[in-house]
Amino acid sequence: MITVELGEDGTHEYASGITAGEVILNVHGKRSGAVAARIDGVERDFSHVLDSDCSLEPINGESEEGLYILRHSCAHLLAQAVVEMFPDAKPTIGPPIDHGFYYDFHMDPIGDEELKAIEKKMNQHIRANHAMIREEYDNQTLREMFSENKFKIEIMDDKVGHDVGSSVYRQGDFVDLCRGPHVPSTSHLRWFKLTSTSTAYWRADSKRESLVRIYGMCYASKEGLKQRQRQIQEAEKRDHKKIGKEMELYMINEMIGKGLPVWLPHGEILKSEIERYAVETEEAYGYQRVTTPVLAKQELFECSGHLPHYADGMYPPMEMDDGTYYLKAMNCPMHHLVFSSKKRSYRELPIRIAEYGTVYRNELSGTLAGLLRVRMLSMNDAHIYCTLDQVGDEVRANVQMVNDYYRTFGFENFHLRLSLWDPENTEKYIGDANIWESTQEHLRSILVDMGVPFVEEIGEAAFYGPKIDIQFTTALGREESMSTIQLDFAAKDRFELSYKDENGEENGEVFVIHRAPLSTHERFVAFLTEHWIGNFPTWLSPIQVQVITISEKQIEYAAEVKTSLESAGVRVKVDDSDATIGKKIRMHRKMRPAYMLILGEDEAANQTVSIRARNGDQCNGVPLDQFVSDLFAEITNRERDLGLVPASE
RNA sequence: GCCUCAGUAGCUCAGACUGGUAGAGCAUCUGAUUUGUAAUCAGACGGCCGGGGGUUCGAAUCCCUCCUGGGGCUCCA
Repeated sequence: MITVELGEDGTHEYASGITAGEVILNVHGKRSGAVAARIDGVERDFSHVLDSDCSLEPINGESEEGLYILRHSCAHLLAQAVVEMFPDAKPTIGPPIDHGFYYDFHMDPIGDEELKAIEKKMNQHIRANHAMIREEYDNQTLREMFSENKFKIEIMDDKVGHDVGSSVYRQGDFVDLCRGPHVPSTSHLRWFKLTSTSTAYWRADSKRESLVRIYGMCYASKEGLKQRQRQIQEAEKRDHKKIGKEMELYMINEMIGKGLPVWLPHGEILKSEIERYAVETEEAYGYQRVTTPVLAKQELFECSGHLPHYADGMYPPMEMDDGTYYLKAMNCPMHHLVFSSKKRSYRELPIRIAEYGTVYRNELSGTLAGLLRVRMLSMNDAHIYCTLDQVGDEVRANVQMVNDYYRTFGFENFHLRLSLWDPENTEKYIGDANIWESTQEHLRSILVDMGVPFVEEIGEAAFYGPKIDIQFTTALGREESMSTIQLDFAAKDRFELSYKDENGEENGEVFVIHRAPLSTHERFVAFLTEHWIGNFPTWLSPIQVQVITISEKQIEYAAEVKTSLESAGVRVKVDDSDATIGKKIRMHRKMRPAYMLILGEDEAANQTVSIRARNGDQCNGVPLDQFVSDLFAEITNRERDLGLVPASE
C-alpha cells in the first residue's frame, strides 16, 4: 500500500501501481475537469504509475498550467492531421502560446481550404478519442524512429544528446518526440479552432529552411473558446483603422508610401490637443522645448552608437557633397549636443530638454499596420540631464506624470515593467556588466521605494541602459509598450557630457533619462481610439458639438448658437439641410460628436438648446448661455466623461 | 523581405467556382417635402472591376507578374 497526500481532499491509501488518473477518478469523479496531475511538484500524465508515497494535485484544464497542457496536446493533434493529409510534411516544433498553440512544418505552403480540411480531420480524431500514450525509448531507438525527420534529429542533438533516452507520445498512428505531459486522450481537445497560417524560419534563422506555421486557439470549455471569439469581435469593433476611416482621422496613400500616414483635419485636432496638453504639463515640470533637424551627418550617429547598434532600424544613408547623411531614428544625439552647446553648472541641473520630434525608422514593409507600426513617428520626447543623486527624483516625477496622463486619458489597463539587459547576450549592449547591474539596481530600488507594483523582464533594455516601461493591454489582450523611462549611462562618455560641480571641477558624471510618456502620436492615437471606440472625451473630440436644425426656420438661430460656441473656443458644426432630424442624427453619429444640439421653434423662441449626448441621453430646454459656460468648463478641465446631460435611469 | 487572404462607384458590398462585356444600398446632385431625437419620396450623376501581360471569338471572372491593404513571421521537444 502507498499513501497519497491530496491536500484539501485528505490522505488516501492505494495499492502500489495505481495511476494518477485512477486516483483523480476515485477522489473527484469523472467530471473533475483535470487534464494532468502534479505529483510531488512535477507535472505528470494521468497514466503515471504511483509506486511510493507521494503528494498529488489535479491540474485543472481551466488553470494556466492546464491550458498550457491542453494547447500543447492540441498542437500534437494538429501535427497528426497534417501528417496524415500531407505525408511529405515534416513536423518540427509545436509549442503552446497565449490563447492557443502553433506547429511549424517543413512542407509546401497551404491556403484557407487546406486549413479548413485540417481542422475537420482534427475533429475526426477528437471523436475517435485516441489515447495519448507516453512511451520511453533509448537514444538509439529514438534516432531510428525519427530518422526520416532531420529536424527532430537536430532537436535531439541539442536537447537530448546522444547518451540518454527520452519519451514520445503516440495517438493513433501518429508519434511525436515530446517531454509531455499531455491530456489522457484527444476528446479533451474539443474546444479549439485553427486561426491562420504563416511562415517562420527553422530556428528563427532566415538562412535556414522556411517552414509553414499553423496557428490555432484552444480552451478547456466551450465558454472559454466563445469568450475569446467575442473578445476578437469586440477588438474588431474598436479597431483604430476602421474608426480612423469613419471619423476621417488619417489616411494612407499609395503614392506617398507605406507606413507614412497623413493626418486628416480630425486626426490633426486629436494630435494637437494631445500636444498642447503635453506642452502645458512639461512646462509645469520644468522642461525647455527645442526643435532639431530631421537628418544629420553619419558622424553624429556613429558617436551616439546608433550606427553600430541600430543601423537596421535606420533609413539608408544619403550621399551629399559634404558627407553622408542619415534621417534621424532618435532625437537623443541632437539633444545631447544642445546640452553640451555651452558650459553647464551644477546649479542648472537637472536640465530637461523636450521636443515633439519626428523620427524615421526603417521597419520591414510587411510589419507596417495602420497607425500602430509606421516609418515616420512623432515622438513626445525629452531628455533629462542630471547627477546620479537626482535620478530618483526625476524618475519619480516621470512615473507621476505617466499616472496623471493615464488618468486624464482614461487608461486603466497598464502596469510598470523594469526592462533589464540580457547578461547572456552582451554584444547587443554598450557598457560592462558592473554598470548594468548597478544602474538596474538603482532603478529597482527607486520603484521599490515608491511602492508601485512592477514586473521585471530580461532582455528588454535599450542598448544604452535599463528602462522602466509602462505596458498597456489592448482590447485583444495583447501587451504593448506605451510609455518609457530610460536610464542612459553611456551618453556621458560618448558625448563628453559634463558640468562644473560645487568644487569648480569639470564633472563628467552626467546621467541621461530618456522619457516618452505619451509614446508617439501615431501609437497613442491608435490606442486612444481603441480605448474610447472613437467616443473621445469632449476636450479631444474633433467635433465637440453638432448642431441640427429641425426646419428651415431655425437657420438663423443655428448661426447664432454657432457663433456663441465658437467664441468660447468650441469646435462646432451646423447641419441646417432639409433632411429629417432622425436622418441627421443617424448621419452625424459616425463622426461621434460629444454633443448634438437639436434646435426647433421652442429653442429659438426661448434662447435654449436641447442637448443629445453621444449615448442618446437628452436634456431639453437648457439656456444657451448655461450650455456654453458648462461646456467651456468641461473642455478646459479635460473632463473624462460627458457631464452636461444627467444619466437616464 | 517571407507566407497567406483580399483589392469591383466616395463608402459598405454582390457578381467570380460554371468566361458572354457591371449591380445594390448609402453618400453626392436636382426636384418635391419643412419635419421634435438612429434612414421622407422621386429622379440623376458616378466604375479601363488595383496596374501590366497572357489564354480565348470574347476576361471583373481562368493563368502569370507587379503594386497596395489585412493577418502572421517573439514564445522552441
